[in-house]
Amino acid sequence: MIYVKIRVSKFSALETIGKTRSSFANSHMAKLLKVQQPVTLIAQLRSHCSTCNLRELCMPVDLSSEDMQRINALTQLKRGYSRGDYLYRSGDAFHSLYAIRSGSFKTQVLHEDGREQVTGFQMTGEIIGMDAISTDVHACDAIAMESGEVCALPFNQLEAMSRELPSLQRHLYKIMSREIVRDQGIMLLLGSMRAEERLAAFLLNFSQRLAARGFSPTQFQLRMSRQEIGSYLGLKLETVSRAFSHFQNEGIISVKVRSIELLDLAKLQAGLKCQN
Amino acid sequence: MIYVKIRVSKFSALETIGKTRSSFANSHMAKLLKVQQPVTLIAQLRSHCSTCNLRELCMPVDLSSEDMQRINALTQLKRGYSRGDYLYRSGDAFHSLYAIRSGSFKTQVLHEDGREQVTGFQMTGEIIGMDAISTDVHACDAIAMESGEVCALPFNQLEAMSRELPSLQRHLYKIMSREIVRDQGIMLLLGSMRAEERLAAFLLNFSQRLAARGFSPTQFQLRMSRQEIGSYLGLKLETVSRAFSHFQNEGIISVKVRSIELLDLAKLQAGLKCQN
DNA sequence: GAGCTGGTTTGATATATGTCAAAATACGCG
DNA sequence: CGCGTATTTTGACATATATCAAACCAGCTC
Repeated sequence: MIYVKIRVSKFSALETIGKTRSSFANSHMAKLLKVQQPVTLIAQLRSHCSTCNLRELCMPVDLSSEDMQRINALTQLKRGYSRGDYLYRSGDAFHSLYAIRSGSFKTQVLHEDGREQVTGFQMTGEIIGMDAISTDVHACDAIAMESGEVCALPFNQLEAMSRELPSLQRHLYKIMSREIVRDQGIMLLLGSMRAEERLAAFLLNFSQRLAARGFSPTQFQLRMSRQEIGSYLGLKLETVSRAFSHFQNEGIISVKVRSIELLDLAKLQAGLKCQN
Repeated sequence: MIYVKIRVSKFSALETIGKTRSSFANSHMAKLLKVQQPVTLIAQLRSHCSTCNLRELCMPVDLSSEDMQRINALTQLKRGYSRGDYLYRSGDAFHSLYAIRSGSFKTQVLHEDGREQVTGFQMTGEIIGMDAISTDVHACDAIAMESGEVCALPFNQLEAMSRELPSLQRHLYKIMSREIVRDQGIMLLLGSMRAEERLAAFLLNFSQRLAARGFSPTQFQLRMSRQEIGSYLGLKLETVSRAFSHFQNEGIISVKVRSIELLDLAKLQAGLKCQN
């Protein structure tokens, strides 16, 4: 049953989101291409990163405007996607890292027998695809949870540029290291926390990341199902649902299916320390 | 109780293994320093990496001998350590990555409440410390499981050199990516495997890594306790012990406390796919 | 609005793993 | 070698989470 939905086609990452890209082309891109002069077009495309309000999150901040131009040049490959699109699949050849401009993704690894493990939920400003650098083949799937846009950053160009721009090189090392630290945190969660602690940790982490992006840290909409949360936390969906209900009964959070309000952050945090 | 042994002192990584280093200085290093001419000394130290029989594992292989010399220069910081030594502790300032020349380590993250999670067992030829790059502070502890030697690779020098040596830069990206993939595998294990599957996966992984180093893949000594294995696999030590006993009763492995013999690799592997 | 469909909640029960305890075995030291 | 300590094994029992099942609910199509 689970098997069926996996890898129904062998499209590469590029082809997978081709549909969406062409629909995108009909709007913004097309306007640029047809209405304006080539020179203006290039200038507009190039101004991309330097005007992107997320750039602190995905790219180094201390570049000269000249160096910034060079990075801009990399990111002409902007692509739209919609819910359910694969950005890449496990086994796909590696070309690019992806900076999420808007929207959100989940990444998952598959076991031969069909079991799947969600390894992360990524949101705006985060970079994904670094798993593929080691073997030049993607080691997991990245699937859109809602529609949005990514910048494709061709890795061989990033690599070459990072030799000349020390701060870019350092930035790449840092985001990879950050990913390693993040993964260690999840191991701690999966290896030594109980169900409700896991959910509390998940909610708090989500809340922090929203706050970092200027959204309310206490009221938000989850983009993922109970099943996906369960997979991420190493629990079954029923257990996740029960934990939500329990937190609600305790007055710690308010749950309306996927609309969450955190009412008592202190108690949520406390739940992480002593397992009542 | 667990608290007591943690962070009894605030020694930096350098100081932590200071004792062992000075005892080392009394032997090999001292001989070099006192008996030989400076020029010869430097030559000997510099020949380190190029003659190290592990270099495929920790450093790129396609360097010219000239470039190799430059990497050698980095690795003068060879240090001995013995069982129980901390190579670094969570919170220590970051200076170096460490290449394990001989011996083995475990890395662990600590939760405020004292719970600890072993995040990996590292052996000869592996590089550790990459968690610290993102914040310039180590995010986990690295503790020796037996005596051996490491090369300290000062990261600011590695970073600078990697700008001039593309293959070194690429290598660093790759080993960090490899770590990310490895961690994802552990998440899969912790999030969706049952106790015996986890142990089977652990044993097979251990076996493969020994084989890659020229040791017997079917007969080996574990360097870690049941408790440490349990922490790594997200299980209690009793569960680990029972799983060992069960495998032994099935004739899949032979267990004499920490001496393990894998008798039926196929069955071990099968255990990973269908949970009997 | 009726009827589907897929996701969510809740309940009853099963089971894998944890907990507690004791015996067995290995290990270090005088 | 024998003693004391730490680790491992094994057993009996407890419990957190999984499983199975049904009811509920939201969103979508017709």
